[in-house]
Amino acid sequence: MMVEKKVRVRFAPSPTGHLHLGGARTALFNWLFARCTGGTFILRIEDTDRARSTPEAISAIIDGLKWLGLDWDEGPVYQSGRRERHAKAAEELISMGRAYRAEGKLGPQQAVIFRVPDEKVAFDDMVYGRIEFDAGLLDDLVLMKSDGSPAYNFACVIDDADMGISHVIRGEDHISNTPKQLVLYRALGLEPPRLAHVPLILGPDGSRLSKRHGATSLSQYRSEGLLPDALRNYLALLGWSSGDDQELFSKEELVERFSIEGISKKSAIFDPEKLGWMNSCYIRSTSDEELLEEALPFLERAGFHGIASKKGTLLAAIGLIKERVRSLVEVPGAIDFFISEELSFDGEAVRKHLSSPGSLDIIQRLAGMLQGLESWDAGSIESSVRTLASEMGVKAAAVIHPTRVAVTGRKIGPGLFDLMEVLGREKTVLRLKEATDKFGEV
RNA sequence: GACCCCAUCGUCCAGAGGCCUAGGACUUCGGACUUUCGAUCCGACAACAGGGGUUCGAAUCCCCUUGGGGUCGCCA
Repeated sequence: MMVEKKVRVRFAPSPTGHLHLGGARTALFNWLFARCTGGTFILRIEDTDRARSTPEAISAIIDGLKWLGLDWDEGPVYQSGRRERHAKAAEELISMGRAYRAEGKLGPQQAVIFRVPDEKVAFDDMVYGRIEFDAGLLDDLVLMKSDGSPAYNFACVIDDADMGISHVIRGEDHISNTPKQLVLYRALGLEPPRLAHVPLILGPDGSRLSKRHGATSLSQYRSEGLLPDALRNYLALLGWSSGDDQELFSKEELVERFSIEGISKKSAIFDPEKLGWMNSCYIRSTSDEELLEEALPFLERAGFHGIASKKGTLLAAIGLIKERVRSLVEVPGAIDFFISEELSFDGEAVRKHLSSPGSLDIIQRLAGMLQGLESWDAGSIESSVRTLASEMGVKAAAVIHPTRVAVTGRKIGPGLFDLMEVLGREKTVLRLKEATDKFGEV
C-alpha cells in the first residue's frame, strides 16, 4: 500500500442558520473518515459573510455536533480571523498577473478578480469518479470582495491548503465549485486535496431538503424527541451502506465499517418514517437509567417538576413504556398516570368499561381483595384478578379492562399487572375506590 | 438556456456479467401471540425508466432517449 498523507479533514459550515440534516451528515462522514483512518477532524467556521453570520448559528453548530457525538480535534477555526492571509494571497495573484482589480460593487474598495485561464480541469472524485470541466466556460472569479472579505471559493482554497487538509468531503452541490477551486490551486502552485462529493439529501418531493419539507434542523429533531444515536445512525445510512443488510450501527461500529467506497452516488430522499422506526429501536435498547436521563427535559417541559424524588417509580415506569413509544416526546404522556395525583379520564374509555354497575361492582371487589393481598407483585395481582373473575363467572378481560381504566384513566397502556405493581398498592386501591365513587352515582 | 451529476420496490439500501424466477429494511396489508396498545414472530403486495448495442449470457459494460437533481452571486 502506498504511503498516504496523514488524513486531515474538516467540516466547514457557514454560521448563517441552523445546522441542517445535510450539513450534519457531511460532518458525520468527515468525522467517520477521520476516525476510521486515525486522522484529524477539524471544525472551521466559514463566517466571512459578516452580515449573515450570527453567534446563535455558531452555537447551534457546536451544540449540534456535540449532541451527535462528533468531536473535533482542532478548531473551531474562524475564517474571519484569517482575512489578512486571504488578502495577501490575493495580492500575490495580482503580482503574478493572474488577478486584477475591479470597481467595487459592495464597498469603496476595489475587488480582486481572478482571471480564469482557458484550460481543462479534471479530478478523480472518490465517489463519482473522474469529472472533467472546461474552465474556459467559467467567468472570472471574485477573490476579494470590495468590502474586503474573501469570496468563498478563494478562502476555501487558501484555508484548506494552509490547514493541510488532505481530503475534502462535502455535498454534491459543490461539484460545480470544484473547477473554480482547482484553477486556483493550480495558479497558486498548490496540490489540491482529494475530493469526495456526497449525494444530497432530498425532501419527499425529490427536491433539495428545505424548510418547507418540515423539520430540517438538528435542533428540531432533538426537541422532537430523537435520540442522537438514532439520528446519527439514520443519517449514516442515507447515502452510505456497509454493503450488507445491517442497519443498526453503534457509533463504534460505524467507525469500524465506514468507507468512502460505500458512499452512493444517488441523492437520497429523507424518510421521517424510517427515522422514527429507528428511534424506537434505540429507545427500546437504551437502559432505563439513560432513557430517564434523556427524557427528563421532556418531562419538565410537560409540566412535571420536582419529580427527582420519584426516581424509583420513574425508572420502573420507563421500563414498562419504552417499547411503546417512538420518541421522547411521547414519554410524559405515557407515564403521567404513574406520577400525577389527579387522573384524567378518557371519556370513551369510561363509557366503554366503567359505565355499567357490573364493572363498578367488579372493581370494588377487586379493591377489597387487593387490600388484603399479602405480597404486592405482578404475579400475585394477576392471580387475584383471575381468581375474582372465575369466582364471579366472568372473563378475566371483564375485570382487566375496567380496572385499567380506573387505575390509569385510559384503555391502552402497559401490561396491567406490571403497571399496578409499579403504581403501588396504596395508589391502586385508592384509584379503584375513587372510580367506584366517581362513576357509580350518575 | 449552459455546464455537471444521477437513474433497482412508494422510500432507504444490497447487487461490482452468470449465484437474480432481483435480496434486506421502512411503510402498507394479512395472520399468530396477548388484558389493551405496543413489541415480537410469520406471511403478502411492490422495482432493474425506455430503446439500441457488446457478450454464449446484462440490473450489472457502451451509446442514445426520457426523467430527476445540482450549479451558474462581490452567499457559502
